[in-house]
Amino acid sequence: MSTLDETDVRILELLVADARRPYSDIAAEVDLSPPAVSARIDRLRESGVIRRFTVDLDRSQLRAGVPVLVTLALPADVVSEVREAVVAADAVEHAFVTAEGDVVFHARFRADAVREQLGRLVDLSLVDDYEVTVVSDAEWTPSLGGAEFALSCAECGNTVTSEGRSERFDGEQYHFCCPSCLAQFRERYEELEAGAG
Amino acid sequence: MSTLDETDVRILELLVADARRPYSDIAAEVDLSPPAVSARIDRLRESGVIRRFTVDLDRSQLRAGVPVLVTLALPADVVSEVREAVVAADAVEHAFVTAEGDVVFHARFRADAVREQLGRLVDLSLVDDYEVTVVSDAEWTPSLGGAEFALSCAECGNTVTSEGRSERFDGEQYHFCCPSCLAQFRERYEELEAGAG
DNA sequence: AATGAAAGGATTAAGCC
DNA sequence: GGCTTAATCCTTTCATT
Repeated sequence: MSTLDETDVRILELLVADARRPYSDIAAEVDLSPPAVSARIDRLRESGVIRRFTVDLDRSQLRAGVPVLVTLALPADVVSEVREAVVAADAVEHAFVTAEGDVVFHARFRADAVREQLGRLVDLSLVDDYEVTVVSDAEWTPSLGGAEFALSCAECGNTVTSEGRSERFDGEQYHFCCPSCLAQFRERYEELEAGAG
Repeated sequence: MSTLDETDVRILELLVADARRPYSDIAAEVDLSPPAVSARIDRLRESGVIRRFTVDLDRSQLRAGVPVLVTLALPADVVSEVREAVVAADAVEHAFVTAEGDVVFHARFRADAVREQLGRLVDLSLVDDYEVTVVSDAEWTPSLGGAEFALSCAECGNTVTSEGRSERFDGEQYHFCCPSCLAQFRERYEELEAGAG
């Protein structure tokens, strides 16, 4: 397991705050040379920790439509198909799949054609039930407090060392400091999944 | 209101895809010089359309906990207070307020303390009802909504939809939500011109 | 908004621990 | 392996038109 050190975490924090900050600036902050920072950032990109450099936009100023939150209740066999369609849609900004198999997404629709646009995005005949609510406020909060940023055990919160284990649950990677935390997490996760609600 | 033209929108799309892309690259894409691109981006930042340059991180590799989607049903008088608390919380990544006054947020909680962490984040005595579901997949897909990009009516400020009209006055393109706004704008524009000339 | 010159960053390559 | 320094190359900014 390639674990992030303190310097990686500080670099990430600086990039979250301003992704166009010069590498030479960052280098000065973390007491490294610019090439060393560049190499670390390359590694963070390759390992997938950094997905992309992007901009956070105030979409309310773009007036691209009404922001809505849509919940789709779906039969299990169409979840991934619907998820794909939703994620691919231009109007969709965030999409979540819950453990129950609901697909929840945040999108912008034209006020005069919400229903029509939804229908174009998803085959509504596949959907058991759906709900659309207008969102009056949406915020993305990428800034984080330092301690929470380190690679920590999903079960107990301790720092994960090279002795740690990783395992994938529902397509997502989790990290654990020891095998017993992994075992306990697995048990609890399955409980949570079964009894959600 | 200074309205965004097509070039601004294309610049934004390019930045959303890669915020560290050289301005000279962007300039070539939109047929402008690098200084012109730089000036436009400065304007977009000052006007608040661009909130910040940042990185999209795969937080599953960084932070302890299970991703959950929480819906809080709230009395109207505590919505903004709860919203503040939720947005300020470290574990919260996205927060939405619906028109009904529900607060919906996406966060990461440690598996052994979901209820406890929720309780520390929100005063549950204020909450009418709440629901926590495990999220098995979350994706952020920033886009500008493709061709339906947002323009506001130069006359009334409303969103310009496909029913809208555009017209050039003195070499500059203006957009209108409806023919009557266009007519009114033209009348006023000509008055203004006559008075000046 | 373009141009060209000057300043400022990023990246490469070679060498060190 | 990961770091540094120095040189090169590229990008951005500024003054001018």
